[in-house]
Amino acid sequence: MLLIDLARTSAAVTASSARLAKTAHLAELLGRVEPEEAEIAIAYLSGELPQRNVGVGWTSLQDPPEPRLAATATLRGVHDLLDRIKALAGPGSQAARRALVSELFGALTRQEQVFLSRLLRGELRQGALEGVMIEAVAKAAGVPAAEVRRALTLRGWLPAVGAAALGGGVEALRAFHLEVGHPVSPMLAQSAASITAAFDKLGGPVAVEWKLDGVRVQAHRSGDRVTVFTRALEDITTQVPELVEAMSTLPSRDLVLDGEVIALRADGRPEPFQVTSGRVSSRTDVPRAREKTPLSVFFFDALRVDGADLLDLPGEARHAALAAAVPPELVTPRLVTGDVADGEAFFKDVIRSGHEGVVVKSLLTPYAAGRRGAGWIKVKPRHTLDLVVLAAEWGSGRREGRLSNLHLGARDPLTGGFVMLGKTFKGLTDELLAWQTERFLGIAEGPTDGWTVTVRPETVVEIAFDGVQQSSRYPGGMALRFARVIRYRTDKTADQADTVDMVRSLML
DNA sequence: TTCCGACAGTGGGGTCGCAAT
DNA sequence: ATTGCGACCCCACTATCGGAA
Repeated sequence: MLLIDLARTSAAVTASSARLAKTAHLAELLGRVEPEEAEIAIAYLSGELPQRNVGVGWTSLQDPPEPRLAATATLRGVHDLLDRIKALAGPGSQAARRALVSELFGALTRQEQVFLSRLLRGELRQGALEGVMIEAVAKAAGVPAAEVRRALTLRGWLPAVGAAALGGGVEALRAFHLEVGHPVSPMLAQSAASITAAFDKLGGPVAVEWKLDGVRVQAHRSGDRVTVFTRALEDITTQVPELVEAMSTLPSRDLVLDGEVIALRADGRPEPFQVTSGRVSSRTDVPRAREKTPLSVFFFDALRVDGADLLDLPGEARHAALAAAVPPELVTPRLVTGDVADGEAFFKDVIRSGHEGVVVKSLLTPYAAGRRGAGWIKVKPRHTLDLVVLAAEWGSGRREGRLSNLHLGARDPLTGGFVMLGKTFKGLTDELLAWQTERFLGIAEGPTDGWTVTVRPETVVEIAFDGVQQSSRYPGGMALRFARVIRYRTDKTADQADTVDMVRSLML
């Protein structure tokens, strides 16, 4: 199959807004792809690469060579060239990579260049990724979508699952099983604003668990072999020896557990996320990193214990298996209750002990990848500040032509100026985007680089955020974590905005 | 007919490793 | 030694479609 076939299908998918029509376009293409190229086609049309990454990003794709007029590139040919690009390493590799990227793009038509460039940047923008592709695979293979989803949970990689479905139908999908050493798609949580809201969504007794601000881990053990994966299913086994040792000392030799690793201080309180993240990312001198920043692990779910697959069991049954397989100090603290007041009290305790929040879990739902089922709901406290907009950046995609990303500043009583604390584009409705575009163009003042519009600092906006973190990027040495817009405070002037001292007191 | 679950899109800050400067 | 890039960790929120109620 030719790359142009995919580029054309992608264009058709982009052009139709209805998801059923997108599905139909994708399924039509899957109906005529050769089995050997099915995996590549499914990956590309759901915004993925079979290589996962190839070391080519936004900057490397700035100046593509002149396009060809005739489309001749095959899927296999493009795939193989990307393999070669990924394999490059060592001195001179960046020049070699540039040369190969140039060779690759020089053999493509304009339409193919656009498609591949978007794919490599991770911005397909066709309104269809994995979720729509699941439906398309089901349609093309003539199998129920639920079978595809089930296999995807177990295999964690849709291109492989899709190719199997196209080749062997339901039978091939049913052949996917939990395999120790091969990661499963992790179950994710929705969020709620309060404990009450979370209880209301689930109904009946629930489990309320600590939510630790660390890194999600899925730990596998088969005999003496332990493997650890992140939420995105990256293998980080060599970076977390503490977890490998913990798994190795457990009595069960056949295990798949779900949990979180986190760096704790000597007094048991959590280090900032930055510390845990840095530790988990360290690969060059793990023993030294470990000595300086030891990791603790807390498990909260069991997917397999002693040869028994538990994914389809209710949450409580899985937790019982976990509690039987793991010593209590390795189990995430939790409370099972039907009483909202008990849940609230537990939540307050967790926050007091310095942790991020809680996850409220149904006792009944099976382990399912993605957000389906809504069996897990996270609740975190929320801070707010009234800050001043210092500048705004032009948006892209569906926000093209609108001022979108806001630069936020706190008042500095000493200088009478403002100290930038970060940016946000979140929480804005279409109506608000239109309003702020007009407003900020009206008060634009100072340097403008075609990307950022500096404005007179006189617009106050209420911002919600999760916390204040240390920053080397901003002049105040701090930045807001997960900042989002609540509303504009048109009733306030800039001299009524919150101060840097208030922000500093939150960092502690 | 209305409601709501699932998705895709739009980007945020921080860290590490690597190659180039 | 420093800088730039890519990849990945954490992520919130709105608009939209289409099936569920």
